[in-house]
Amino acid sequence: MKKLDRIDRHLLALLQQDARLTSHQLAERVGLSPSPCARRIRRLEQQRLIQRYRAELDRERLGLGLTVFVHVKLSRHQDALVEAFEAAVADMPEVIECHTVSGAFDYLLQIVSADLKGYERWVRQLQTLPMVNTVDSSFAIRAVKRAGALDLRDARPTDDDS
Amino acid sequence: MKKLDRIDRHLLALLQQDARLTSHQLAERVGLSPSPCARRIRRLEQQRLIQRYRAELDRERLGLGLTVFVHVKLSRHQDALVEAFEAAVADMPEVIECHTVSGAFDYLLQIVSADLKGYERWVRQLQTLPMVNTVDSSFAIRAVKRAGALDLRDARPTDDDS
DNA sequence: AAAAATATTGGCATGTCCTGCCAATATGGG
DNA sequence: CCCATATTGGCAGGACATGCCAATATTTTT
Repeated sequence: MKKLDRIDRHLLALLQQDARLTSHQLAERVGLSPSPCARRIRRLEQQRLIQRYRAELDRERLGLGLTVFVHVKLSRHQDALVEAFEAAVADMPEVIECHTVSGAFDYLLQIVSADLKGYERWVRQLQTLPMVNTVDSSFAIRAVKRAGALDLRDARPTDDDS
Repeated sequence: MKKLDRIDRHLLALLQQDARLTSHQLAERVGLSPSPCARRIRRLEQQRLIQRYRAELDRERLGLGLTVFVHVKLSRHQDALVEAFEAAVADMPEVIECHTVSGAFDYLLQIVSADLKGYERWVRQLQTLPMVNTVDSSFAIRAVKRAGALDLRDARPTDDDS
């Protein structure tokens, strides 16, 4: 798989900030003409270094101002229960993000809801899952930095084209 | 400020998943013709319910497979020190996200780097900040759900047009 | 170092899509 | 029931993306 040169990195960085830039605008920023620019972007898409394009919404303005970070610990870790838990979580639209993590807890989740009432409804729902042991909520008070772009300085593509 | 009807919500939901859908494609999915569709989207942008459009990159394929959640506690909380900390964090490209949170710690950060070596460099840098007291790292082992779309069922726009 | 093979570039033609306008329709208030 | 307002659907003009080509740059081979 081809390595990323300076221009590829530059394109990725620009598109992370604004996916609506035209080939022409990108071209003048990276010092190339529009057509090779478009072709490089298409290649980055085919290599799936660019996963997708998405619209980012404003939680505050949408009245979804409550973000909560939730640490979850399971009581039993049999494969079937773990999978059931993860499937349940993946299906809950309030769950924006969920990772298994090292440390005292098994999972760290990010939840977004309109208010505490909505959040409580979700926690209740979560606690009906029998394999859930501990639920530890940490409320986000203020976002210092949100959805930052990836730092591409150390990025180099893996040749995993699966 | 106008309330969101069923179609607005539908458009936002679709654009959260794929910002490249054309007005025509959106139109047939929401059951409208392209022009009112485009106009509604423009209004959503002007109201800044849509914040921006961005390309989402694949961390794994870019060789940036290490995600770490870091809890930070400050030792002193004078305004100047808090601001200095937040400014430093906002300037660090490895920091993808940073929130002040309730609970035993002051901040929760998400860090992305290529490997443990890169992560260590960042932690060292963080710990040079004099107001930093505790740094608690929790490594992401696997993403169960990443960058989920917002759940718009309870969304209603605030009339904050600042 | 020269020559060939390969990859990349820049420009152009075509087709698609977005934008701004219009008349027609639907919605809501008096 | 009628009028005022908002929203819709379609069309014309312009911007943009896509696919192609010859020209240039880069790399490999001999």
